Amino acid sequence: MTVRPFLHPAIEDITVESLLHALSDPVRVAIYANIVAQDCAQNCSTFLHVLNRPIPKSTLSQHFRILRESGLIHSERHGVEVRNTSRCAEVDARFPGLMASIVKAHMIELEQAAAKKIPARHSAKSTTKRSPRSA
Amino acid sequence: MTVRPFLHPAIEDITVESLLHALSDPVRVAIYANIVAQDCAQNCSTFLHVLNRPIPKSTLSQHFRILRESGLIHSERHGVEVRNTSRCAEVDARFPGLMASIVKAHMIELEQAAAKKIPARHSAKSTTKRSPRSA
DNA sequence: TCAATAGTTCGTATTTTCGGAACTATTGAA
DNA sequence: TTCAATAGTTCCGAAAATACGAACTATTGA
Repeated sequence: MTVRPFLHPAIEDITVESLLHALSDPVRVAIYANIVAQDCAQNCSTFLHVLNRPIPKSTLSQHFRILRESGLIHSERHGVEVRNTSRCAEVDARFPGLMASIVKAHMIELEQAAAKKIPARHSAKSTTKRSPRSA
Repeated sequence: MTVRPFLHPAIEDITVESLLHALSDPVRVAIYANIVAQDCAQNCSTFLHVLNRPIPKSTLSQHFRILRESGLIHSERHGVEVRNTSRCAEVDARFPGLMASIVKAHMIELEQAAAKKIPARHSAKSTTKRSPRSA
């Protein structure tokens, strides 16, 4: 079987739904954040180990397809490898501020998680409360 | 079987991942947008018909659970019905600007979709392009 | 020509989601 | 009080999406 060509949606076909779906998975968020942060293209195998665990090649390939087909990244074959760059300028032109606020929100969450691991000064106790009138 | 009480995450337990997952479904987005837009609580059965199609009660119940457990809405039993309000003030306190930018992006998308249905002035042809170096 | 590398595709197992049917809880009559 | 109506939940089987090992393809550099 031949390798199918990459499909990249045109800017005007990018949907909020698919962007949010693409970023609702922690592995994909980690990959996307890394691609955005680096200023040179990243190949897929850079991410065979992410979030402190190994990701199988086949799974990784699917994650890249989802990121690509949502419009978040652009993939290009260069010889034996695939180089990925973010399409954040395009996405930002279509949905101004969206990606920035999502990335910012992730950073807030990561900072909080880091703060919790350090001795815990005030220990903002993480409770799951119940609705007063339920039950 | 007794009805389980509603579970609402505490603010600090709300994660970006679950927020994005909750909003990566068009029915849930429609429900959430409506709840945010109204200034009084909405009961579930308001949404038995959404996006021009009927939603089965059992499915609707699951959608509400996902919105609730992601932290986007607060549900409270009032007699025979359940009243839902958005928790956007809380969510905005935790992740400033996030929800606003997502709602704004959805509005941009809806405007574009509406513009396409009107006779199509320039007919921004919606193409799915291929990567130049692939194939 | 061949081995190594990078990634894709296939097929199966697991997980998630959908939706009909049966159920629970509350209310407002009769 | 009983009873029907209403609002929603839960159960469970079907369908769809996801995960990942194994086999494959394509490119490159001995």
